[in-house]
Amino acid sequence: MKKQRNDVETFAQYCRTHGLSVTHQRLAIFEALASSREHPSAEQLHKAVQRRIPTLSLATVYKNLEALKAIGAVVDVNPLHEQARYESALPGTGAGHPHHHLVCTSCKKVRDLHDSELDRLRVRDAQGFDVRAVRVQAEGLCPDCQGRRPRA
Amino acid sequence: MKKQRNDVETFAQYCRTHGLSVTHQRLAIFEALASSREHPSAEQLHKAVQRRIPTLSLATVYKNLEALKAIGAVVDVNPLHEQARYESALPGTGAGHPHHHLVCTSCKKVRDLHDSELDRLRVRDAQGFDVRAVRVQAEGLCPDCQGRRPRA
DNA sequence: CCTTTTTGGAGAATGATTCTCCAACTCCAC
DNA sequence: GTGGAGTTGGAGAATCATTCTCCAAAAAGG
Repeated sequence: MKKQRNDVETFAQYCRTHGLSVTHQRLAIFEALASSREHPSAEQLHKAVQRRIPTLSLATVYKNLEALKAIGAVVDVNPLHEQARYESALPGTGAGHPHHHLVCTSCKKVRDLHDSELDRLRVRDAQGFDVRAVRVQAEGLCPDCQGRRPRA
Repeated sequence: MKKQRNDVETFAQYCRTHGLSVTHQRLAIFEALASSREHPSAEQLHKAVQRRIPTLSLATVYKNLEALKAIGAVVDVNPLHEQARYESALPGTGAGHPHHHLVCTSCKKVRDLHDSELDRLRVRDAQGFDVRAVRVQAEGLCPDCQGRRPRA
């Protein structure tokens, strides 16, 4: 498929432009990610790529995902995955009624966001999912982090 | 404050109704959570409660949060915090342009959700945040998980 | 090709979370 | 308010995801 080859070249170019070498491990990891509809974890990618490169180590997968995130070729789906974060669900406290979140991508602070307009959202193409809740997550820099350098 | 005492009773009732004993550790953990605007992590709660109960162990905090989640008194802000999940950000692949996610709360599957209406969302009360992205996360059960028992 | 720089692999280290085991505590019926 | 059954808490080990260290191998750029 010419399309495939083209994507590979695009990726290789992108890496070189951003100062990363293009190794076949890195390429294979990216291809596995780009061709998946699954939003895979590092471990799933590791398993997938091992079919082609049996010696690939899991640490290499992590190192590459980190490097590719740094140049913007990859993003992680979830800015809050390092630690579990909780809220009360009893009436009158915290998540007593549906609400949304403001998340600081730098310091990971989370604030509640109340907006009746957002509460009215409905999902059209639910792809067979039985949707129980629709939550909006607005990501950006909190007031405390805006003055500081972008990466923290 | 009568309000405070009232909340305590509500919580105690809720626990008993759902078959959990009401220990002062459990109560203190819930109070710390309900009175926080921070969406704290287990470790933050542990630190906060230790001011009142210096011998409280971190494992106890986790056990209680788990128990309270099981009866619905607590929710975690993020259904995807166990493992990092990635997607490609290069044009034509994955996150090439803004989109949203369907998340299965049971098997943690993630599907892309494309909806131009959702893309138009704006946040009103940003509370000083410099909002860079607004993503919608629709949570529910995927087709594969709907037939099975609710808890997995 | 040859040198410089970046990368990969192996396994140890780290951080978050869970489990095990036993003593202490809550609950509920008297 | 007492007693016993069942639940919970604490300490530390165990587990899981992720990161780091160190050296050999591979890529970049002449």
